[in-house]
Amino acid sequence: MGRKVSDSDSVRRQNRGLVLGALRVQGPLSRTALAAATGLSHASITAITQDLIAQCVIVELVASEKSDARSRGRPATQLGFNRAIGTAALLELDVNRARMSLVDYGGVLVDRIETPITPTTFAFISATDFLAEQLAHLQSRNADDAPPIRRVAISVQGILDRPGHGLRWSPIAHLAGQSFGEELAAQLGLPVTLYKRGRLLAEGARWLDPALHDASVATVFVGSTVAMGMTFRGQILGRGDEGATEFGHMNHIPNGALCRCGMRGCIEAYAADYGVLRSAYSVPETTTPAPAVPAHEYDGLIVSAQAGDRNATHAFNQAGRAIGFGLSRMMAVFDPAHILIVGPGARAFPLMQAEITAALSSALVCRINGLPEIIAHHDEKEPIFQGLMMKTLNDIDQIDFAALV
Amino acid sequence: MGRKVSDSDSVRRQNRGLVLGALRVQGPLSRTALAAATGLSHASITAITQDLIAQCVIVELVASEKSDARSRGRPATQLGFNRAIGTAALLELDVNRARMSLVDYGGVLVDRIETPITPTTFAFISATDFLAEQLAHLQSRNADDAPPIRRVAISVQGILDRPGHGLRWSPIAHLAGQSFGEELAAQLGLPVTLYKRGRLLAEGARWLDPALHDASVATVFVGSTVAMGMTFRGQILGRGDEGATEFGHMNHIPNGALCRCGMRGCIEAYAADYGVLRSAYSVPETTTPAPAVPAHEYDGLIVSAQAGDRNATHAFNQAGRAIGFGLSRMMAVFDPAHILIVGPGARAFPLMQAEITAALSSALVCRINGLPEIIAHHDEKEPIFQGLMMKTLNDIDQIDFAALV
DNA sequence: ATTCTTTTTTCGAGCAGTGAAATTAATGCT
DNA sequence: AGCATTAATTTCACTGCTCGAAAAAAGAAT
Repeated sequence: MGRKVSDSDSVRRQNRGLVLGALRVQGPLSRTALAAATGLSHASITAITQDLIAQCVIVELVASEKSDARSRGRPATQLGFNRAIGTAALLELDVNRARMSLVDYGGVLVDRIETPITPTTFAFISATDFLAEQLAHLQSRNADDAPPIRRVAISVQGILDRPGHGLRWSPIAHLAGQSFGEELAAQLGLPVTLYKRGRLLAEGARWLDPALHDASVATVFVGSTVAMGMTFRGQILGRGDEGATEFGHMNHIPNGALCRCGMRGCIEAYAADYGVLRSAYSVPETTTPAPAVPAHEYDGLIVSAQAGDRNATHAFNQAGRAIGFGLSRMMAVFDPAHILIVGPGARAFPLMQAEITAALSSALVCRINGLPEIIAHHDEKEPIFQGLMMKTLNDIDQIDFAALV
Repeated sequence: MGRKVSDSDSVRRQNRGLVLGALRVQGPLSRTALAAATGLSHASITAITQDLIAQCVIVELVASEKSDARSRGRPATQLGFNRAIGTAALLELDVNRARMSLVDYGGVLVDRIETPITPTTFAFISATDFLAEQLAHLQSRNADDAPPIRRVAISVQGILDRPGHGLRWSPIAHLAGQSFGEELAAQLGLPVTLYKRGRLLAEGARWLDPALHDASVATVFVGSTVAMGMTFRGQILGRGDEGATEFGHMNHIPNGALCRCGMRGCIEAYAADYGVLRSAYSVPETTTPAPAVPAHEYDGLIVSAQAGDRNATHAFNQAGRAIGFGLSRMMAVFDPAHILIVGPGARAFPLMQAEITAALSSALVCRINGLPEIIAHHDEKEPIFQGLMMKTLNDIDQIDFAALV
């Protein structure tokens, strides 16, 4: 559609969004600070915050007595999200576990359920039923003080269908083809959104470091899969299906190693845990990949390589080469200012760095603009959960509450 | 930067931009038609068009007597751009020629100069002087009725520097390193913008077909170089440097054929005219590429291949394979709804199609979502000039005139 | 000349944002 | 305690924008 008519309503929506966005990024702020953060006049901030408070979207926070080294003048009252106005249900669907979290509007974790997933889980129960059940359990457990769930967001792996109702393909067995997003939305009467895990990495990276918030960043996840999320000047690339990056399944070598996806020569087939394991133990490249690699086995390989084991070192070199050429090819299309490597494989980054650098050096863009800065980011902060949460809360801000009259 | 405060000024700017944009896309319209096209009320259209007419941005067109099969009711007065308010200078810098066109605000070509460029042209005269001279000539030739030049836009090949003042690298000899964009801007006191040629292809494609205007499209130029422009839901990717696509220099085969850029294994080294020629005549891949290939030689090769010549056929197969794998790799990062092939190589598309399809079939994205629709578009309509012009006029609309008070 | 019909303009209302002035709520000093 | 000082908010008067409804304009049809 593109551009739309602008009127006083859209002005208000924009500016309410600005206020909520500032609070989301910077935490509780006084009205004066909000004026500074948004660029709006004090008068407008007064009007907007009055509305938002009347609608119970935000609340005045009572000053914690000690916290402030009092200065002169009228003390500022901090404004923050009204945590009790609603919650979001966040579900992370992974190859071997499902984790559903309930967070309040302020971003505080309320409750969490974790369930293992096996290759047969979705053979016996539909994804819709499985998720609905989990959600019901979570709701009943927190029935006493119950702000309503406003949105459900699901992190998935694989390729989404165009409308984002389900997956066309997924490494999680029996999940593809089910329209569980749409079904769940209909069943719950709530908006349900599916996100590619790689996309959330990008969202998570944005919130991780303020310097990255408005930059162009490619975030590469290396672990049981290889995935990528990208932001372009602070905007996430890939709404719905278009722009969905399948970095892990970019072709590295025509007719190369067999990938879990069934194709041959994908980056993932060399750089995901199973790919590294396969090369390290000299298993033929055409052997069907293991369905899951225990964490300790991958870690052990890192240790061996660090200790100088030839086979392990070679395997990580191969992985680095695959990632490096993938990045070099990506950079011919999209040239981010920062590259982040996250996931279990981030620990193996030093083992892959030389090959990555070598591959990048063969790209014209790199020769001209210099090699990009690559940072391995150990994800103790759960970038996927972080991204899922921030994206969802931000959606509630901008879609549900910025527009409300 | 991101989001900005919205106030009544920005509302007017947005809506003025909407009006100008509708005129730019649909040609002259009546006020009623403008209201329908923009979604604004009649009252607002009256106010906005009154302003624009008072500022001489648009004018009421006198009805050509015969043109309208008169119906009842008050006859509509068409509004169109005031062609006399200004002109844009559009310069296409190519490997072997420079072409400077003067177009008026209505998009009508006023005058045009074409000058050959040789590998030594910019060894003897700075690009700034060369361009300033051309421009002065063009201006003096049209001195009599002279609407002022409002913007200068230059189509270049190569890699732009970050601020867009010049080129970091270019296939045009001696051009890289000169800040001719900035120098020219300072000298003329006008905004001068440099655009990558590939980017303009995307812009041109947008205006070529209304169906593509808001779609996600990748446009591939195949000829003396290989380049790509992309739009994402109607927005051009790659402002300034980031997102600048160097598709032609994406690595196809590590350590492969020598490319004009000096790297090895670029797609261009297989799919540009010189690459095809080299394979057809079995010249070693490490031979330095010819600086320019005469059009008839490339055309002759197409004819030979069509006639079944083995070497020529093989050369185009190689080219198709390079393009196909390039597209497959691109689609792992960015998955457009349409792929356009333009340029001299579009005629050779049938010769490359089988290999392109085969390569794409090895991409997971294609297996899941089906092969993308690839259309070879013979560029009789000059998409680059078209793109340069529309982009520049649209900039005048939105930047110079939408904001004006 | 009068009666449609369609296009434009005019008018009053409603809502946003802004700067300046007023108000509020503490602190500091006497 | 009383009053000046200071900083955060709110109030107020004003401007600009869009909108819907009604009025005006400009031909065509009768």
